[in-house]
Amino acid sequence: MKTTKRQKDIIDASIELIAEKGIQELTIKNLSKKIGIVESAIYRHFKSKMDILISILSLFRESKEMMNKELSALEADYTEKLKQMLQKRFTFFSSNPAIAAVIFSEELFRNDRRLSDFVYKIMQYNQKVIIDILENGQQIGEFRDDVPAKELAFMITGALRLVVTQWRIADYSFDLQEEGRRLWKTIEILIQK
Amino acid sequence: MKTTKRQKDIIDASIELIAEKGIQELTIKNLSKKIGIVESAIYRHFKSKMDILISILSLFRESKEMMNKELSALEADYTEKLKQMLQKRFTFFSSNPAIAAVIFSEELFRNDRRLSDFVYKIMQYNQKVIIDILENGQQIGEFRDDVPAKELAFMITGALRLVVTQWRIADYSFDLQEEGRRLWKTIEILIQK
DNA sequence: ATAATGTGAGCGAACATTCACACACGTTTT
DNA sequence: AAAACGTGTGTGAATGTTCGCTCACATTAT
Repeated sequence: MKTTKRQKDIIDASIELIAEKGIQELTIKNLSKKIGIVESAIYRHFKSKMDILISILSLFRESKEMMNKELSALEADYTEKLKQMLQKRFTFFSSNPAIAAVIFSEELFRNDRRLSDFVYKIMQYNQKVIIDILENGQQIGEFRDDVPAKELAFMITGALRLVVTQWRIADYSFDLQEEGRRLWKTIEILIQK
Repeated sequence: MKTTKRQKDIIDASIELIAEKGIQELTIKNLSKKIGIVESAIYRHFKSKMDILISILSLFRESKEMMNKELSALEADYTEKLKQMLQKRFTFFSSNPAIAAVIFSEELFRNDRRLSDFVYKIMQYNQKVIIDILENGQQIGEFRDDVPAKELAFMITGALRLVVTQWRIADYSFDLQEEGRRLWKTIEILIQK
């Protein structure tokens, strides 16, 4: 079930649409207009609109998994690992703003279990990765252990989400990576023993 | 322009609808069904659906302002002020889950400037209040000042939002206030000098 | 009697989706 | 080589649904 060229076109166009004007602009009509075919032709390549969204999310999950493989192969201390991870995520969102729009709109998916499960799982997974790094770092005495890793992770993930969200609301008007670097500086200090 | 009894009914019903099944369920049809009148009757009391949403947000803003008046009247150190503030917000969301659904769905309002501005301003205001407390506390040496207040605020607000969001996604299945208390314990330790 | 409120029918737009049909190919059959 | 056929892709019209909203008319409250 590999994706055909046309399917890739559709996914790309979808991502562009979402990045430009938000997920609400992703309609079959807009999509077909953007590609230059008629609405019904979309259905030659995807069973439903939801399938398109799922494909986008899968794409994200894949790149997420790759990110994490690189991360665990990394020979470095946990501080460095955490830093790399956050940096990678900021870089990713920076060049894929549409994904952020999809990932962070849980509310829109409330009526569709398939989608909301998908989003929720990605969210849980991300958090778990951070918690693991933190706990490992705590155990070997690299991070402070007077606060639970779970709450720390909440603050880190929460801050990341908030920064990205504001970046989108502000129409990408500031440098997300730069803001990410600033955030990291603070996190780094806070988690130190 | 005070709100009539019927207007209050409508707002209450809206909030209930949103709390139950998310903002997507807030339609004029569902609303009228819930109240027990016919769809068109809604328009005797509100000019448009957007006006209903604006009213809900106004309600939130008012209670927010009241919260803050209480807070600044409080004779206490900044740690206590911050604690009170977070606690109040968790308590508020705990008994008004619908507001969280509205406040945290920026994506849905992207195509409506009136609404998105409203939400954005509330968000900015909240953040400013926290930053102020943090900065004041830093100046008198109550909080650590080796990290910028802005980034700290990002982490605090972000964590709050994330916890509330997960609580909603998980269908209110855990005790939000309890989780809030846990989060505070961590924040308190982190900001200490 | 007047104003406030409710009713029921309906409008226009947006939306995802379906369907019968057409055309361009490459492959297979005669 | 010509005819038949399958497959992938696109077209245009149509369907069914939902939505916010309007309007002429009726009922109720003051």
